[in-house]
Amino acid sequence: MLPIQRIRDDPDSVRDGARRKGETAPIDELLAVDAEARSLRTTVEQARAEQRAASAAMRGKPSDDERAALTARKQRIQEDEARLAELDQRVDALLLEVPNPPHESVPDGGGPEDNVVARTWGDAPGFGFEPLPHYEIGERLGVFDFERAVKISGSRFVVLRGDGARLQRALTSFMLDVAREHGYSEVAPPFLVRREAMVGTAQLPKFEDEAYHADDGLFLIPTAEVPLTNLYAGEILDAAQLPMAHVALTPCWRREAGAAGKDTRGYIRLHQFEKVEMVRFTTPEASLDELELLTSHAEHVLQRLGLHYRVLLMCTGDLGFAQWKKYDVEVWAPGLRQWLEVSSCSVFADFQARRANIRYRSAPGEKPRHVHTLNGSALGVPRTFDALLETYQQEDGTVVIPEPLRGYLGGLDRLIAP
RNA sequence: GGAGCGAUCGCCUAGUUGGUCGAGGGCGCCGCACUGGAAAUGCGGUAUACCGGGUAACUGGUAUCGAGGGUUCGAAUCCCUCUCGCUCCGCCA
Repeated sequence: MLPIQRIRDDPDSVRDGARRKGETAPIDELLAVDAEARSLRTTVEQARAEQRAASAAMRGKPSDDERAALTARKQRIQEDEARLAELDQRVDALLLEVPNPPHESVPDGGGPEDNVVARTWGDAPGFGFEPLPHYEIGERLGVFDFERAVKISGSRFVVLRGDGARLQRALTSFMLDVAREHGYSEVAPPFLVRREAMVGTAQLPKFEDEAYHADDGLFLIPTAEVPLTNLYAGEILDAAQLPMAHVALTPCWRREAGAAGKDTRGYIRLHQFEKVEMVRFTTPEASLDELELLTSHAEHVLQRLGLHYRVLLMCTGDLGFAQWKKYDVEVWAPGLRQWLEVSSCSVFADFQARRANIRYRSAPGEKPRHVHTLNGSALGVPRTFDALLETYQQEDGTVVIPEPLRGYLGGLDRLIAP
């Protein structure tokens, strides 16, 4: 959320920020309601001051006629207060719907075609045969069981089996360990969160239909970003603690995955998937550099696994509602012959920190300031899994397991059909 | 799920016959004094948000004692609802 002061002072830049993202911001309505609230606030506060003074003056000696006058004014004040409360609520609600304007270093653009390739790592693997897509490899190896997943849960779910299930577990352990090497402290958070937590990271109120929720009002997390970022909601951190870095492995639940109608085949777009997520809390001065660092941490996982990838600087049109600047990391899937997004590394400036009220004190006695928040996947598990199968597939149908994962699998070096 | 107790300023805590309470004390923190320096001690300061005035230091006002609502001229103090925490019981992995 943006400070109302900024919208009052410079509504054009905020409007323009929304436009560059291809979104709209209710700026005019916001300013109108705000102006009305402000003038009414002056009236109410003045009336209240008078009422308090009069009330204090007659302390202890209540006289009936005086009291009648005060009672009458009380009525009027209460009516104005009610209206003011309503206006304030509308201002707050509108503020939550104003998107974060992009950082100036973000290229303008309307969609994927305008994203800029920042760098590419490694080379596409070559094959002496026709490489297969992961779902064919996996089905032959008994790794995926899509049919039974449908029976249990419907479409957009998958069952992993045997060494496939083990490989995924190995992969997630490996990812967590790499993050730990980079200084992230591991967290095992709740997977169900309150509404306020979802508002804090800006999944709500705008994207309510994309989330699963339980009948007691809790939401299933769409990403570990939600519990991790909200870990320090309402708190004032010490400058000495910053930057703070956490990582978590969680399942992620997303409703929208089914609606898009694309990537219907394979282990790519599911209602439930696992993801290792990194979150960083930093000072405003450091946050842009921290985005580079965070992104490098995501890349590192792919480098260690020897997977070909590229990093995209996302254009304004591909930025999310809350994002200030974002890199996507895409891994090459040689069987599918396409790039798969496995990480999205974003910096939010103080947009989330304002919503969740996360602050820090730069020195004792200083006023608290909002932190900057960042997050990025390291990595999304299914697509990394896919790239692994496709990259390391052999002509005989087996899949060689890359060296760094073997230790997690009791030395297993190859997936073989049972 | 049942019963009881509780939620006050960064932390601990005083305050519950309604007014002198935005709120006292201790700790912590900041400044000053003392010191060669430090400790100890002494003195002073030390919440946040919003509205208005001022280039600014600052200043006038309002709100905030878990959250929301009510009673009252006036509520940290009374009433209602909710949330959270603790203790005991039940249930359960």
